[in-house]
Amino acid sequence: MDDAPLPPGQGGPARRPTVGSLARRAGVAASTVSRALRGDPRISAEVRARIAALAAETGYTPNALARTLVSGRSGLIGLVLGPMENPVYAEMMQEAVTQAAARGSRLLLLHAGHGPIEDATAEALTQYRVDGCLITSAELSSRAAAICAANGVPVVMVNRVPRQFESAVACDNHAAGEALAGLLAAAGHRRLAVVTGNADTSTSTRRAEGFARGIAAAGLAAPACFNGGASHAAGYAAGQAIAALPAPQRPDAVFGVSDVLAMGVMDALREAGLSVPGDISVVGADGIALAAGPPYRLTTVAQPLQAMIGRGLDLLMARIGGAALPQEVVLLRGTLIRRHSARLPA
Amino acid sequence: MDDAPLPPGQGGPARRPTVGSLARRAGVAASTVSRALRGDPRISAEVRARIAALAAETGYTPNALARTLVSGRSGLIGLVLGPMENPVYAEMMQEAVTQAAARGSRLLLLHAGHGPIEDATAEALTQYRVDGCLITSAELSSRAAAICAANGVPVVMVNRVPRQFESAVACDNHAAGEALAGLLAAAGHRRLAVVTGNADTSTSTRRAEGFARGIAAAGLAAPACFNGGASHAAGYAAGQAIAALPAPQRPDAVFGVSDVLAMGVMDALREAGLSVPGDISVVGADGIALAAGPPYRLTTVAQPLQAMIGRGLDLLMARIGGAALPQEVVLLRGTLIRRHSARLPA
DNA sequence: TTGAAAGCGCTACCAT
DNA sequence: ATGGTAGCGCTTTCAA
Repeated sequence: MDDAPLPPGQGGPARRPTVGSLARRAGVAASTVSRALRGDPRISAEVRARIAALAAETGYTPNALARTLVSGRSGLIGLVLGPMENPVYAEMMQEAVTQAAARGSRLLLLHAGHGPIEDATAEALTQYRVDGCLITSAELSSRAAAICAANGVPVVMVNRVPRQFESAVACDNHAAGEALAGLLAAAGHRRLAVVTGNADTSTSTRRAEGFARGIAAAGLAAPACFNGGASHAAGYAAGQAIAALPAPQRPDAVFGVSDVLAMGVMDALREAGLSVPGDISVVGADGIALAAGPPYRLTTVAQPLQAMIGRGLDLLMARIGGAALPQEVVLLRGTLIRRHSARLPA
Repeated sequence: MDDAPLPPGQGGPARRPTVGSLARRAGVAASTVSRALRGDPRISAEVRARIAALAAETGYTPNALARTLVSGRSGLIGLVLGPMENPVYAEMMQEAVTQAAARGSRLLLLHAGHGPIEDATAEALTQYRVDGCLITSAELSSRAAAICAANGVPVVMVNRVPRQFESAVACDNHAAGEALAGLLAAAGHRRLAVVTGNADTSTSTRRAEGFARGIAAAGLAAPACFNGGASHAAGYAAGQAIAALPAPQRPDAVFGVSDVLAMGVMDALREAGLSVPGDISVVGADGIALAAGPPYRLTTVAQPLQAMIGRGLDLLMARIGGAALPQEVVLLRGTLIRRHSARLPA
C-alpha cells in the first residue's frame, strides 16, 4: 500500500515513490537505496539489482529538485531568446535544446520575443537556481545579465557582442560584411548599398561596419544606407525605396544585414520589375534555411550556428565547473555560401 | 560575515543568503522570516519592513526549488515543441513563454525539432516535477504523454488532436479546409488540388479531409493530391509537379495545408511562369507572419494562436489545481484572411 | 557492505 | 505576533 505501481490516468497529485519509501519496502536504509540507484560499487550487486527492480516496478524517478538542494547544482540552464521574426533564433533554440540535453542539462526558457526581459522573469533565473545562462537577446537583456553577475551565475552571450566584461561567442560579423563587400567590388559592382537592422543589435552594426570598411578598402564610395529592421517587411520597404531610385543613382548591389532582410529586399526589387542578380545583386548574412532554396537562392555568409551554441555551452560548463576562468570572447568565422542572388567573381 | 552583499563578478559558487541566515542576522526565527517575506499579515509591520530591507540589502532570492519540495508544486511547465521549419511553432513558443510567465509559471523546454523525444528527455519531465505539460509536437510525442499520464501530470496537446483520452486544444482544421474548398468552388474553380503535409500530423490530415469534403459538397471531383511535407522546399517540389502538368489537367486552385507549404507552391508556380492568382489560386492555413506580406499575400485561414495557448494553459492550470476534471477537447475556429493569392467570391 | 543521522532551504503546524 | 519543530526527498558524512 506504499508504492502501488502508479495507475495511469488522473487521481489527484499522485504520491510518488521516494528513496525513503523504496527503502522501507526493500528493508534497507535510505542511504543504501540512494547509493544503489546511483550504481555505487560499494553496494552488493545483489542488493543493487533488487533495488533497481523495485524502482522499475514502482515507477520511481529521482526528484531532481531535491537533489539540487543538496548538490547545489540544478542542471538547469537559463535561455533568453530574442524576437523570432528572424528564423535564426528558432534554429538557435533547437540547437540549444539538443546540445544541452546531450550534456545532461535542461533549459529553462525565460524570455523570447521583443522588448526587455521583465523583472519577474529575470528573477526566476535566480529563484530556480540556474547553473548558467545563455543569452541571445539583443535588446536589453542587460537586466538578466546583471542579475546573473550579482549572483555568481555564469553567463554567455551568443550572437551578441558583450557589453560589459562578459563572455560571449559570436560570429565574426565584421569580417563577414567586409568579405561580402570585397567580393561584390571585385565583381565590378560600383554603387553598393546596405540595409541595416535594428540599430541596437551588434550583429547588424558590426556587419554594416565591416561592409563599409570593405568598400572603402576597394576604393569605392561609402555605401548608401537604408534603414531596415528585423523583419522581412522591413527589408521589403527598403527594397521598394531602392527600386524607386532613378537608375543612375540606384545601387547595383545591396547587402541586407540579415537573410530575412535580404529576402525582403529581393522581393521588393523583383516586384518592381528589377532582376536579381541581373540588375542588382543582393547578398545577406545568417544562412537560414528559408533563403537557401527558390525563389531566393540567396548568396550569404552563414553563421556556424551549431558550433556557436556548442562553444557557448562549453564556456558555460567550464565556468559552472567552478574554475575561476577569465571572461572569454570567442569569434567564429562564418562561411560564404555562393548561390544565385549576386554576381560574384569566380 | 554571514551575508555580505554579494560582490559582482565571479568568485566561486556564491554562498547565497537563505531564510536561515536572514533570521540569524535579524535575530528572529526562520519561520518569521518566511512569513514576513510572503507578506503574512500576522507579522508586525515593523518586523516585516526590517526583514524586507535586510533581504534587499543582501540580495536574497527565495529558492524556488526548496519551496517546491514542501509545496509539492514546482511552477514549471514542460514544453515539447515540434520541428521548426514551420514558423507557427516559433510563434507558439513565444506565446507560451509570455502567457506562462503571466500566470507565474516557467517553461522547461524539453524538446524541439524532429523525431521522437528521447527517453532521457521525457524522464526529465518527471525528474523536475513539472506541474503540467504542453505538447505541440506532432511526431511521436506519445512517449512523453505516456510518462505524464503514468505520473499523474496533466497534459494538454496543442495543435494536435489527442490520440488517447487526452485533453487538447486545436484549431478546427477540418472546418478550415472545408470552408476554403467551398469558397474556391464558389469562385468558379473546377479542378482543385491539395498539397499535404506529413501524413502523421493530424493538422495536415484534418485539413485535407475537410478540403475534400468541401469539394464533394460542391459537387466537384475529388481533389488531386500532392505529397508535400513540412517545409517550403516540399511545397516547392509539389508546385513544380503541378506546373509541369499539361494545362487541361492542371488544377486551377491549390490548397497547401500549411502556409509554408503554400508559399513553396506559389514560388514554384511563379517560377514556372504561371500567375497566382491569375492562372492558379493558392490558399494556405496557419496565418504566419511571413506569408502576409509581399510577395505572397497569401489567402489563408489563420489559427487563433494566442487563444489556443491561452486555453491550453487554462486547461492545464485547472487540472493542476487538483480538480478531477474530465479530459477536455476544445476546438477553436480559425478565421479566414482574404489576401491576394486566390480568386474568391466577394 | 550497510545503517543512522544530519542537513540542503523552505514552509506548515503547534505552541506560546 | 512570534518561536520551535518537523519534514519535503535526497546525499553525505561518520559509524559499525
